[in-house]
Amino acid sequence: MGQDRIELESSVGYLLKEASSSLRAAMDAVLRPLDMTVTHYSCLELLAQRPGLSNSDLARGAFVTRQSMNVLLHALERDGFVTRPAEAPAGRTLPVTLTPLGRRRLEQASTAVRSVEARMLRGMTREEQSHALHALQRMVRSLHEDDVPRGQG
Amino acid sequence: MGQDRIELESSVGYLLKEASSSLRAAMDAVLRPLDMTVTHYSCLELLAQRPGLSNSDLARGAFVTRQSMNVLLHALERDGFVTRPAEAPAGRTLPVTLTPLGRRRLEQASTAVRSVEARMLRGMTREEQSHALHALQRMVRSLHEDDVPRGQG
DNA sequence: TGACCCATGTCAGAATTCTGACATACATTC
DNA sequence: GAATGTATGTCAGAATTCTGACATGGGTCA
Repeated sequence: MGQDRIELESSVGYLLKEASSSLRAAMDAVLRPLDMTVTHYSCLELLAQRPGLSNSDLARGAFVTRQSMNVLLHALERDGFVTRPAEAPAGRTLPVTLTPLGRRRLEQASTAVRSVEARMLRGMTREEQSHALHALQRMVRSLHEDDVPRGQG
Repeated sequence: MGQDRIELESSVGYLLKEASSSLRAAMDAVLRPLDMTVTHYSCLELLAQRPGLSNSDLARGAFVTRQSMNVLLHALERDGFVTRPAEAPAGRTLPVTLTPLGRRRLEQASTAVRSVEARMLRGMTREEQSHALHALQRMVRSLHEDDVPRGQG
């Protein structure tokens, strides 16, 4: 019968979704004691690697809309983890930076997240991990080709 | 000590999230003309492969809560794509089945989704695809080991 | 039989995220 | 200089999803 039907268990798309979902659940589990979510962590991690990123930059990096990132940033700012200048140094972009408190917070979270990633990757050789990495990169690239940039319109 | 920070671009976790996000966006884009979402499609696809699945089964298969799946099922039922018996044949589980209309709907969606998956996989050899598939399966398994079953508690 | 545990369907409320819209700032073009 | 296009931050409302809670059905085990 449906020979051409996508077999869910052997569909890369389905597995991608399952793996991503499992990873998110595992990360949420280890982050919960720290009172953080994956998006919290992503934002902080992004800022540690590239200080001065804007709200829109962070949104793209965390795969949410800039409106969502904006409410997150306000919470992080209120809690003293990040800072934004009152006025834009140039244009409208407000560069966000980690505070020392935010950096300490990130260190805790980073340790927890690293343990999850290590757990996910255990049982795979260095070479297998590299292959998986490149396969994922290739999929992302293929998906973005001849693709309209997403956003608000 | 200078614990090597997770380099986002070379982190399997980050790539996983990015790939999953890109795939979802691409699927949403091709499904939008059909007035469907990824969750819609997932539900229908699941039912085509295993008729009679319960609400909870579908929720697990689509990676959402059973409450979310329940509202979706009501919409699909209202639109005539699926059917549920008024009373449970056994226990409390209500088996859901596709209607002929739902099956036709799925065919359209399935064609669109297949094109996206093909686009994602283009440029990868059969062997590379197989490697990626098994890598993903392994990650999911590792993540689920010594893990509490998720749910409502 | 009865106590217990687990899974299911469902209701209600909260939290999160998204869509739509607007004004502003800069670059490009005429 | 003026018009246009793109990108940003932000406000407001809607839609979606989740968390919490409850009663029911069925299995296990004493």
